[in-house]
Amino acid sequence: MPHLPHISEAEFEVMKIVWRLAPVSTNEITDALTRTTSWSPKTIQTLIKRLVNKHALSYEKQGRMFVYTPLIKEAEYTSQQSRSFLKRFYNGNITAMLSAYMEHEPLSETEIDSLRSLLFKDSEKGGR
Amino acid sequence: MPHLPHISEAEFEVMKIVWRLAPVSTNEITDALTRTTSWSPKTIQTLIKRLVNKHALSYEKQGRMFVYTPLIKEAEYTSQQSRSFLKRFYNGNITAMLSAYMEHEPLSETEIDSLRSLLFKDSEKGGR
DNA sequence: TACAATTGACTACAGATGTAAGAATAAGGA
DNA sequence: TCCTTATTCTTACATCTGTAGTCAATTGTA
Repeated sequence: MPHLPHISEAEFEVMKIVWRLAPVSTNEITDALTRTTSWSPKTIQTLIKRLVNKHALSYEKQGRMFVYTPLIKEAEYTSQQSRSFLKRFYNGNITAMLSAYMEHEPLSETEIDSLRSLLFKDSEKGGR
Repeated sequence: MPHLPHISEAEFEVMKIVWRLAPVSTNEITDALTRTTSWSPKTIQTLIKRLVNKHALSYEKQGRMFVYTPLIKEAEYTSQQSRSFLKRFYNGNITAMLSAYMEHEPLSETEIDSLRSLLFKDSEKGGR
């Protein structure tokens, strides 16, 4: 696969909306984001445009307006970001991250349970 | 505490050296980084300067040269970055991150073991 | 003491990013 | 058909980042 484009923080907020609502029009994106951010519609418009230029979004003319669809998968992007984050901050070691995290804010019972079941499931089916 | 300054990716590489070697001179930083990166000493010098401006590093004149010390703690910075990363990509839910991670690359036995012991330790001392 | 070399200060510059305003265009209504 | 208005396209601009080069000062050396 071609390497994913670099998406800035603000652009990423747009991507999240598109992933959730695609195919989605400019207006719908704008509405969603003006509710959660303080950006002007013009700003949002610019972000969308830049994402199109980066080939992160594609669009289709639908009458007078555009309807956008993501060109990159959320899971793929997230996973790539996670790996790069882990590498930078924890030497690629997710155990180290969890351990540091727990020192700061201990996990709830629910979280511990779901983590345990993750681990057991994995080892039972012979994880490695 | 005052909120931590924003540190760019390249600047962060400098911080990692300083955290490891502080108090450390410009030359030592430069040596360390020319071994692991392709940056010119001038570039490294600029990054150091910017970190000083951002109050991420302080320095002391030692004869003709400068010796740097971090003004922010590595653990604190890392933990802040982790929280912000988790929030952006996993809604703050570290369990979700681990789960997604495992789907992509399963953990080694060693990792599973150390995670389990983390979890048990936590629940035994009455984690909440 | 004058000079070369070391080290820090200042300047540079293109591309990315946050944040938008103004110009152009097309479509639907009068 | 012409105009108003919704929507897109173009332009703007300050700041941050990556990536250095040049100028200036200080210091050890000849």
